[in-house]
Amino acid sequence: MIFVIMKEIMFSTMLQATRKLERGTHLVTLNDVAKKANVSKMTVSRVINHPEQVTDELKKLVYEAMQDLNYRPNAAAKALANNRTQIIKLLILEEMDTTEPYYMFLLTGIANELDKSAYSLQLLTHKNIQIGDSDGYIVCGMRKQDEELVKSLKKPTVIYGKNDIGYDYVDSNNESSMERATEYAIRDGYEKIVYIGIDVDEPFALSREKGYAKVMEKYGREKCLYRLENRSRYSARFIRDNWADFPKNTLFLCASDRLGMGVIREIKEKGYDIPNDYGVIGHDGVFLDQIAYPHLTTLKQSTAEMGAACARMVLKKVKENGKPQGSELFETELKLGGTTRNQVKQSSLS
Amino acid sequence: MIFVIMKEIMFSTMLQATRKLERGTHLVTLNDVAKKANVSKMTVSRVINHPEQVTDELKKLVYEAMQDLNYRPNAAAKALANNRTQIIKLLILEEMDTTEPYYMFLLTGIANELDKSAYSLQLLTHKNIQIGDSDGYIVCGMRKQDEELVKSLKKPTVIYGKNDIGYDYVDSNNESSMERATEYAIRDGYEKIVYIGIDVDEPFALSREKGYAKVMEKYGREKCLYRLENRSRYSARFIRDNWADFPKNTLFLCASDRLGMGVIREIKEKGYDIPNDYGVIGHDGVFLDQIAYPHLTTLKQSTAEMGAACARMVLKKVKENGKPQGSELFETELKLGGTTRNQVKQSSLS
DNA sequence: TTAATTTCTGTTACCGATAACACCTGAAAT
DNA sequence: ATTTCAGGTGTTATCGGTAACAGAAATTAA
Repeated sequence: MIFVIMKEIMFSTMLQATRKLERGTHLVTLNDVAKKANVSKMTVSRVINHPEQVTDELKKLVYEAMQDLNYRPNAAAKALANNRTQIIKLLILEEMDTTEPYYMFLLTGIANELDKSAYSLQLLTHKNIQIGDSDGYIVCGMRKQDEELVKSLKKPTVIYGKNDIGYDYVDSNNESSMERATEYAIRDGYEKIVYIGIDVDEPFALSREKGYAKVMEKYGREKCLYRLENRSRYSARFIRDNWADFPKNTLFLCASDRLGMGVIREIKEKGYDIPNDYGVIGHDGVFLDQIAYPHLTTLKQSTAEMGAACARMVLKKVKENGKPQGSELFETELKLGGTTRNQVKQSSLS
Repeated sequence: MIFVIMKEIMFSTMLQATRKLERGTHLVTLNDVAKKANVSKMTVSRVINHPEQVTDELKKLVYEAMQDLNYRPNAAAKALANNRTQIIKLLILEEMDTTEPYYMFLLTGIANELDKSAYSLQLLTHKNIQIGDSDGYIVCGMRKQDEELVKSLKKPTVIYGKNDIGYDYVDSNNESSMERATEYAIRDGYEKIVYIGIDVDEPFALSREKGYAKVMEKYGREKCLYRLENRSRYSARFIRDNWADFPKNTLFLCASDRLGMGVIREIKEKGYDIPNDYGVIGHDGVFLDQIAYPHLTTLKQSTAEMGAACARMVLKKVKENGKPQGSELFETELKLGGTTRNQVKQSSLS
C-alpha cells in the first residue's frame, strides 16, 4: 500500500496525472517490461507464450526485466485477447449433505492448481446450474441420469470418477484399492470377509466389488457381498438384522467409511470387541475415519492430488483444443486404525 | 444450444467469415445488441450500469434486444475496462482436516452469489497463500495470529466470523444460539447443565459461553463450564475422567457437534441411556449431527446463507470502494435429535 | 555476388467493455 | 428572440494482452 500511495503522490506531484493513473492501479504491464528490456511488447508476449520463437539473448533480458518489475500478467486482458474466460466450472451433481466432505479437499486441489495458471473457479451445484461461459468443466458425482447434461457441455470436460461414456477422467484405483484391503483382511487373520457395498450401478462401486471378488477367488474364499444405500443407519440395521450370519472373526469390508461407522456402532452395541471379535475396514479416509471410535482402518484417497490432476487435465485439454487426455488413476493408501488387528507386516503387502 | 449452431451455420453460409469469427465464438456482444436496438453500444452499456441516465423508451428497446439475442456480458472485457479482476479470493486459514465440513456449504453459498455478478472464486489455504490480484477477500477461520496477514490485504475484505479488529463480518449469532439451547435444556427437564466449550480465545467461543452463562444466571442455576480442544476423543476422555461429577439427569451442552460426539460415545460406553439418563446438545448441525447415533440435537447454522451474505457484502464493498458494511448475524436453528427428551413445546421458546 | 530463404522482431488491429468528452436537442431564463 | 443550461446520446481513446502481417537481418543457394 505504501508503495501505491507513494507512486500516486509522485505522479500527481509531477503533474503527470495521465488517464491511466486516474483509472487504475495495476502496476506492471507488458509494456513496462518491454521498455525495461528494450524490446517491443510483442517480444515479451512471445517470451511468455512461444519462447522458442525468441533468441536466448532477448529471452534473458526479458526474464530479468520481468523479475525486476515483478511482472504479473493480467488475466482479464489475456482472457479477452484469447477469447477465453480463464474460468473453469466445477459441477457437483451430488447432494452434498448426503456425501462425505471430501469435496473440500478436491476443491482445494483444483483451486491451487488453477491458481498457478491464473485460472479461477466457478462452482455449480445441481440446484444452480447456470452453464455460462467458461473454458472447461470438471464434473463430480456424475450418475447415469446426468449423462445427458454432461454431454451437452460444449467445452473441454474432465470427469472426477470413472465413466462409461468415454470422457477423460481422474479417479482412485478402486479395484486395486479393494484388492489390497481384502488381501490385508485375510492376512490379518479374519476368517470370513463380508463386503458391504454401495447400492448404485456406477463404475466406482463395481470396481470396488471387483477388487474384493478377485482376491477372494484367488484365495479360494467364499464371497459374501451385500449392497446398501450409503448411510450408516442402513449398515447398522443390516448388521442387526443379519447378525446370525456373522460368526466371530468376521471382517466387514465397507465401500465407504460411512457404512463402516454404522457397522462399528452396531457391533459395539452388541457388546463385542473390535478388532478382536470383528474387524472393519472402510474406504475414503477423508474425515469420518477419524471421527469413528476406534479410528477406522480405511483406504485413504489422495483427494487433493486428484483434484489437482483434474485441473491439470482440463487446462491441458483447453490448451490442446479439446484433445482427449485419457485417464489417470490414483492409488489409495491403506491407513491402519483400531478396527483391524494389524498383525501383518506392511512390507509383505503387494 | 441449437441456437448457437444455427447462428454459426448462417454466418458461414453467408461467406462472411470475419476475423472475429475465426478467432472465437463469443456470440453476442454489446455491439450486436446496440445494432439490434438501433443505438450506440455506449447506450447499451449505460442501460446496464447507469440505467437512470437513459430514457425509458430506449431502455425498453435495449432490454428487448438483450432478451432476443440472449446477451451475456463478457466478464473479461468488463474486468479489463474497469481495472477489476472479477475475482474474489477466499482465504481459509484453518486446517481443514481438523474442522467440520461446513466449508463446503459456505463455499457453495459464496460461489452461487458470486456467479450472479459474473464473479469467480479463488481458494487460498494456509499452505498456498499467493495473494495475487483480486477485487476483494473473504477470510474464514481467522485466529489471532492471522490478524497481521489479514491486515496486509490491500482490497475490500469481509471476515466470516466475528472479530475484534473492526473488520466487516458475517457470523452466526453464537450468543443467542447458546441462550436458546440452554433455555431448552432447562425446560426439557435436565437438572444440571454442563457446558463443554472449545479452548480457544476467539470471539465465537466466548460468545457461546456468554449465552450459556447468561441463561444459567437468569434461572439461578449453577454454572459448570469446561474448555477442551475441539476433538471428540478429548471430550470422551473428559467425561471418563470426571464421571463422578455428573449425576444422572445432566445435559452436556457442547460448543461443537464434534465434542458432542465424544460425549455421546462415552456415555453409551458407560451403559447409560441417552436422552433419559443424560442429554447432549451440539452445535453446528452441518454433518456430524447426522452421523451421530442417536442423531444429535444441535444448533444448525445457515452456512450457505452466511456464505452468500459474505459474498454480497464483499461485492457491495468493492462497488462502494471499500466502504465499511458493518456486520450481519444469522440465527441458528434448534434442530432436535435423539439426544434430548424433547418434551418442550417449541412454540414456548423465545 | 546476388537472389531466395529463413529467422527473428516490430507494427497494427482487435478482443468487448467503459469513462471522458463532445455534441445535439429542447425547455427555461433573460 | 436569443442565450443558458440540462438531459440524453454518440464518439473516441483506453484497459493489457495476442494473432496476423510486415519488415529487417542473417543464412543459404545459385
